[in-house]
Amino acid sequence: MDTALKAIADPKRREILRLVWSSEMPATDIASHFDGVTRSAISQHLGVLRQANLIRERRVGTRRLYIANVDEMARLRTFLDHYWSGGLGRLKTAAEAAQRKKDNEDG
Amino acid sequence: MDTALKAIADPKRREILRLVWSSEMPATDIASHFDGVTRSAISQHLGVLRQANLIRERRVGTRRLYIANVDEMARLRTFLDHYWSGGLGRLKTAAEAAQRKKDNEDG
DNA sequence: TTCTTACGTAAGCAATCGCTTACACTAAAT
DNA sequence: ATTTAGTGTAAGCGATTGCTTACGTAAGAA
Repeated sequence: MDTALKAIADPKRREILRLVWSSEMPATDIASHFDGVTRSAISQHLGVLRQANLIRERRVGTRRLYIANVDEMARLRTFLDHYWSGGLGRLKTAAEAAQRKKDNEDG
Repeated sequence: MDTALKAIADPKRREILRLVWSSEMPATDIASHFDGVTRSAISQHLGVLRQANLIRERRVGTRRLYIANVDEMARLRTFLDHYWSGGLGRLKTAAEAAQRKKDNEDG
């Protein structure tokens, strides 16, 4: 999950994901969407997204078609949603920390 | 916005944010919540969160009390929500570019 | 004043990142 | 069989990251 979060923390990778969100796209087409960056750099970004399980790869002929893994995207989104709202439900932890602090001071 | 996203991509920083989500906490208490990491490391994490505008600092006496900046958290959440739903169509590209421009200006 | 507490910061280090150039490979076309 | 198109990968480099130790500093206590 950390891997996925770090992956989408990069603007180029978010743009790549957007490109392959709803339809497959070969690596060259993806790379040609970016100016001032080599195809190799984009290929490595694809590797990062692949390792984070955020995209899937399908080989057809000499091409490799990429498409977003919407399931993993959904998992990431759910994780973050739980995180946002989880802060409210985690008051217990803060209370425990306060108690620990109090104990330390008392001791 | 990228800065904030990178900031929450780290599990320790997410935990810190969670600790100060709804109530202030002095730096030492935050640091004591983590085992096997020095107070200095946590201080630097606090610096990252501070630079991402995800926490606010208030000095009282010799202490520095930290609390999450819920407005910025909400902005980040909204940004991601737009991102998730924005991938469905290319029609949103202009709006997203405008958002990015705004984010850059804000950063 | 002289501690002591609570904290940031500088310095340094190994690891990782994002990028480029150069090369390797595979499938198709010739 | 040779060439070409499409793509990953190795090597290397400067920048950044996360961490530790060591030091600096502001505010209260003694």
